[in-house]
Amino acid sequence: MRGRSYTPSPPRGGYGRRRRSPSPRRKYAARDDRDYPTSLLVRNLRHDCRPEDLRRPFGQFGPLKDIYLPRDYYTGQPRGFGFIQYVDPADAAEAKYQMDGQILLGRELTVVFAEENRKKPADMRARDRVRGHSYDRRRSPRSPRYSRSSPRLHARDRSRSRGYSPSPRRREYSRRASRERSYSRSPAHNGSRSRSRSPIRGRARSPNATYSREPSRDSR
DNA sequence: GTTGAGCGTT
Repeated sequence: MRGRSYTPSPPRGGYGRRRRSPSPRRKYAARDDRDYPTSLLVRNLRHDCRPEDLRRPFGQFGPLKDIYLPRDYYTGQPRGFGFIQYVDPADAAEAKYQMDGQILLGRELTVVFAEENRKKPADMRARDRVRGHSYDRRRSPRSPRYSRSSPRLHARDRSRSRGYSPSPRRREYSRRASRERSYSRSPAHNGSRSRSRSPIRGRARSPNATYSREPSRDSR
C-alpha cells in the first residue's frame, strides 16, 4: 500500500481540462490532459550549481529521470537554468509547487513546467545567426573567434559529472575508458573536411586505422 | 531509439 497522497497542487485553477477557450497556445502542447509534463524548468540557478545540487532537493518528491543544465556552447558557462525531469508527472507537479520560490544556494528558484520540445543543435545554430546581428554568413564584421574556451575542453570536465546522472557504477567504467579515445561526442565532429560548424578547430584526429578492407584480397 | 547547443541566463 503505497497510498502516497500526492498533492499535485495544480497551478492557478488547475491544469484546465482542455478548455475550449481560444487559448493562443496550449501551455503544454503535445501532451494530453492525462499526461502531465514531467520536465521542469528551473530558473535562477546559481552558476555554480551542479546537477547534483539539484538532485537532492528535487529528488525528495520522487525519482528523477534526468537533470540537465544547459550551458553556453561557446563559453561553456552555465546559463543559470536547468531542466529536471521526473519519472512521475505527479512528482513533477509537486516539486514545482514546493520548489518554486525556494532558496537554493542563496537564490530564489523559479520552477515552471518545461516545454517538451527540446532544442536541437540545428535550432541553436539558426538562433545564433539571428541573434548574431544580421549575420552575414559570407563574412561577419567580427570574427566570432571563441578560441578561449571550447566545449571540448569542458567535455573533459563533463567526464566527471557528465551533467546528467551517471550511474555510479558506470562512472567507474567510464573512468577507465576515458583514458584514451572516446572523445567522439564533441560538437566538432572534425570529420575530415567539414570543420565549419564548430566554433573551435577540431584537432586533426588521426585517421585511426580505418578498417579499409582490401578490395582484392577477400576471396572465399 | 534518441536527443546533452533544452525555453527562462545579467
